[in-house]
Amino acid sequence: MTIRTRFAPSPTGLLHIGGVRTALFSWLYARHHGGTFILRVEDTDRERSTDAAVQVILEGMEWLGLGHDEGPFYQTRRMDRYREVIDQFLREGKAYYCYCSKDELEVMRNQQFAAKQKPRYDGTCRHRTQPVAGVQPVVRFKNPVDGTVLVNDVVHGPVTFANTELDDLIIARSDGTPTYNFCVVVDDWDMKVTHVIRGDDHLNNTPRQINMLTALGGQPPVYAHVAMILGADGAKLSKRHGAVSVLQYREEGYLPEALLNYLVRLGWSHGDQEIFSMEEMVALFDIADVNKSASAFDPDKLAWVNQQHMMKAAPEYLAKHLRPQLTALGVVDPEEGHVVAVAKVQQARVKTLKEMAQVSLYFFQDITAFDEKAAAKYLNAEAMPALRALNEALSLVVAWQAPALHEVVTQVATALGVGLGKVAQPLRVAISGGTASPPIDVTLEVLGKERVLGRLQKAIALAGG
RNA sequence: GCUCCCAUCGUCUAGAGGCCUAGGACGGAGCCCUCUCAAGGCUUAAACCGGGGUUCGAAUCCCCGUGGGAGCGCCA
Repeated sequence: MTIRTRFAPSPTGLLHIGGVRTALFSWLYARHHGGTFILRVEDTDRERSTDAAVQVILEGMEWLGLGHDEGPFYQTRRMDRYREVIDQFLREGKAYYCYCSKDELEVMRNQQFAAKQKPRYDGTCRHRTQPVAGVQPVVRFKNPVDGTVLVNDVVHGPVTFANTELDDLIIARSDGTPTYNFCVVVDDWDMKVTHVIRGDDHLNNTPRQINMLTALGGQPPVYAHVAMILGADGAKLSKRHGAVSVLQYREEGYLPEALLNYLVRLGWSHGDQEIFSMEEMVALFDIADVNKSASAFDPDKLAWVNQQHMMKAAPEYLAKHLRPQLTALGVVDPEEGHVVAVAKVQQARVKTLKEMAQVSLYFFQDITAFDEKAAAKYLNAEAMPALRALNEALSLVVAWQAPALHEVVTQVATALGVGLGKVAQPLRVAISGGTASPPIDVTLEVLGKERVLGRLQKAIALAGG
């Protein structure tokens, strides 16, 4: 049997990291087994679904590299099929029209709640034979009244529900449109989904879905209900801590595989390993190893994981992702080789690509202002001899390479009888505008002779020379 | 309220009865390295929710609490 999994987000809100992790688990499981991964957009709620949300799903999945083999399917384009099954249920006596008004249902619910009972539809219309004039009925599924439903869940183990806890749920609204719990069942059955991996907020819906599936003549798939992701404060994920569009992470400079690596470790582990390539994730992941409890989103760890991936990445690859970050900061059309060189010298010094762009600006554009404290401390009378000597010595360098440049700087320090720091630090401020940069020799090399000398002279002028 | 789910350092987790004086990682503290910033190395503080069982032995199994979460919609 080939494994078929699906990711079925609803475009009523933006795709966030909780959804992404579910998608990742489904995708990994399918890939691990050489199966099929299906993307399906659950847009039956016309009122609340938005094109923008659909766009985020498509673009997000694309950015993350979680490619689907089938789809994307849209439930709104499958209405005829749902209608067909509803009619079939009606014909076979597995569903019935219900004429109860929303007000009546509301009263019923309130009474049951007041009586400390679970609110359930009481089945009033189950045996009704005549339509009620002037009422557009809904269609309800006839849920079994006794017995139990066993949900065999690979992460939770067996979970049993009593049918007496369930009621006859609405599968078609009075306007004829089908509802979620029903559509999922038809879709998963039609699409031959073998493993349903989804959030554990669906665990309670599962028994009624199994009942409908059984009525359809189907066999339940394997279920895997994964716990939700909490915010950093342990509270439910909200806009404040991470329920933002997944594309936000792209903007903030995270590598897709790093985000995925962080997310896969929420609920899953492989010994003490923290950093996984996509290939390793595919090779090692198993849904059965996912644990049951909810986990909190930790931005600090995400940042660390991102840095680990950046350190391992090829500079050329980093450059590709760095470019848009530079553009966002106003750098116009930088030369490719230069971007690669910058990515290479910065890749271990920052947590995100956005940060990389921010701290690398001096490689791409003129220094508009020196860091005030740095200039006061390093570009002063005391530094003048070093700056002058540097200007002179560097102007004579022909082979502008880090080793030679390192030689020059150390020689200047020796000649002046001071430590390397006394020379390198003023130079650093002069050419970068601040006190932090890659090692001085590589900074010099990447910057290029012309820019270095120009900046050095400006700094000497500023220092009052 | 009813039903279902969950429970190891602040956080992510290892742990499937003895290997646990509970391991790793992020974050924190300190030290080393060092031209700055990082990276890296070393050290350190920090947890089995509580109570009962079962067992020679329980973080691991069972029960009861407690705490958190979800569902109970003509939402998905």
